[in-house]
Amino acid sequence: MPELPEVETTRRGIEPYVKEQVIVDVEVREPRLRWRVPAGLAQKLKDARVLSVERRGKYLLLSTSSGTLIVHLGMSGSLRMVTDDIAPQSHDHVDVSFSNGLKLRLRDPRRFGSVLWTRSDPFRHPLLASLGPEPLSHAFDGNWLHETARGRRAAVKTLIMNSRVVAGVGNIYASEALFLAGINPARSAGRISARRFGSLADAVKQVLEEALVQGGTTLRDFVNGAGEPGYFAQSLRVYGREGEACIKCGSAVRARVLGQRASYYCPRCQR
DNA sequence: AGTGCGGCCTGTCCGC
DNA sequence: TGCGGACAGGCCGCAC
Repeated sequence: MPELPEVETTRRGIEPYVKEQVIVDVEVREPRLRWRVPAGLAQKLKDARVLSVERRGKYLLLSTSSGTLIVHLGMSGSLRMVTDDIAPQSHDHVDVSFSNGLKLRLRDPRRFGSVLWTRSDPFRHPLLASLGPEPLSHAFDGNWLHETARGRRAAVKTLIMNSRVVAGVGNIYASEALFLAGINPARSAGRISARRFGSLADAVKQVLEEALVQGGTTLRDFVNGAGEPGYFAQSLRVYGREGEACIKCGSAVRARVLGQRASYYCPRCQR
């Protein structure tokens, strides 16, 4: 499911309901996620107060007075606030119950998501420590991309989907940003000028910010903390539009697989 | 070091 | 209507 805008939409949606709340219970119905959910979470988190709800790349960090819960939504995960009387359905794997009577419920049919736990600095957790800059931060710009791409022959789309290069750009927004920047997704990363990388960095930021305003993209599973879909799907310029007319030039949008992922582009506008 | 794959899962859709 | 296969918003871990 979720790329950065969806994760951030989720973060914003749940924060008001969980921040400052005290955890009264954690129920794990299915621990077999991407990594096994650590045992004894209820004991670890009982009576802990939620201090903050942050995001790093596509990871959500619930920092508490006892430690930090690190949540990743994988391909099909969603988090929502539910009241006590809403019975869990299949694929509702984890509930975190708060003293205000609400529960934070993780649903993840494909179970590519994860729920991790650390008592130390979550940003130094092995899975987070090597993440590249946040795409919406000043650290991410054309110069960073240009330097990172030096000597690399891999496709530029693969490069910007590499979380060590930039954190949180997934398959949809990579295609969208490359379209905006006019760069062919298969172009070798090391053969792109600094100037064009400047356009690409700007395009990444623009696309992510637009999607954020719309509450993210719902293709299938994604819902925000209140169970509502995002509306950016209707604004997608090339993703999923194979054979349709390019919105700029009218050429047929093409699809091809790069790095095992479907990629959409206009063969005329993107070189 | 960088690159390209296999694999982890379930659900859905398409063609036969 | 049933069935096999492809595909889906992520990304680690491994072989080369």
